[in-house]
Amino acid sequence: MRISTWNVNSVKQRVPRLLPWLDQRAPDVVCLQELKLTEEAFGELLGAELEARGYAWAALGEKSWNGVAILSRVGLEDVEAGLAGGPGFPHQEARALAATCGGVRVHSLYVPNGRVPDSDHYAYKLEWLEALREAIAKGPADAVVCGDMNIAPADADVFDPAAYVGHTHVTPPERNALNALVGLGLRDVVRERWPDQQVFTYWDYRAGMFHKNLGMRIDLILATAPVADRVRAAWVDRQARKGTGPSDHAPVMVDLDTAPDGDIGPMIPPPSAGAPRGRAKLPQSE
DNA sequence: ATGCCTGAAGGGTTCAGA
Repeated sequence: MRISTWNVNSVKQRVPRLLPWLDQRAPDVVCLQELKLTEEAFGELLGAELEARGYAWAALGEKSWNGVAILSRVGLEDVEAGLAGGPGFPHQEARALAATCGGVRVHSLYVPNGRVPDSDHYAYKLEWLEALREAIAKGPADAVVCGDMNIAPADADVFDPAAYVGHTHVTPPERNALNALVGLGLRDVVRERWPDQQVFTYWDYRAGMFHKNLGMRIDLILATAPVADRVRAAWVDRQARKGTGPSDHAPVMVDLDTAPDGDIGPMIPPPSAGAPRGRAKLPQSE
């Protein structure tokens, strides 16, 4: 089972990249963030395209900002929108969505940015992370916490730690909040796979940051032990950050082996005969 | 120059992102 997470920075703008990527990478489960539209608009925009590819989907959106979704072709059950008891700014934003896919509880998350340390938004970020920890603590033993965490777990996860001193994403309270979540027994499967390599998932659009590989690793897949033990590959799909019209984030990908009991979830019928089947090409520039 | 791109809202520019 292939699980991925991708902050698409406006799904409407990203359709020309998202659909070919689905065809080429063939993920079984996709967590999306920063839809920047309502779930109704998401359905109008992509529902038919997703269903033609065999994906069930759930979305939690709002106009203009935020928005998360889960796509799955290995079942999509017990969908839960939002964080129970979580804070708002001031209203509860569209930042959390969970569903059970192929026997795994999947969370698609867009953690608040924080903006400036010690700001109201920063306090909101920390409160939100605590509410997330409480929600995950209640969850089943087989779970993945996927998304844009807006925290670089360690100095190795930013291109220049000195440049980030005093900025969000690297402050001790943010990292402590992430560690409290990880302390529930989650494992950062990409870092486990690439313990010493420089791995980034986000590069600023400006100043050729991607081309110079000056980025951050803030998009994570955290897995409980039973799921982490099944990981056979974990990587960042940098190809999706190249070319024309990319998001500023790249997808994070994990391949899981079959569960020990061999049950990867309900059988899903294949796409209907008339559905698009092509393997569109990603842009080949750079 | 220190918000260098990009996206969204909605109004002729501003905010947000990380």
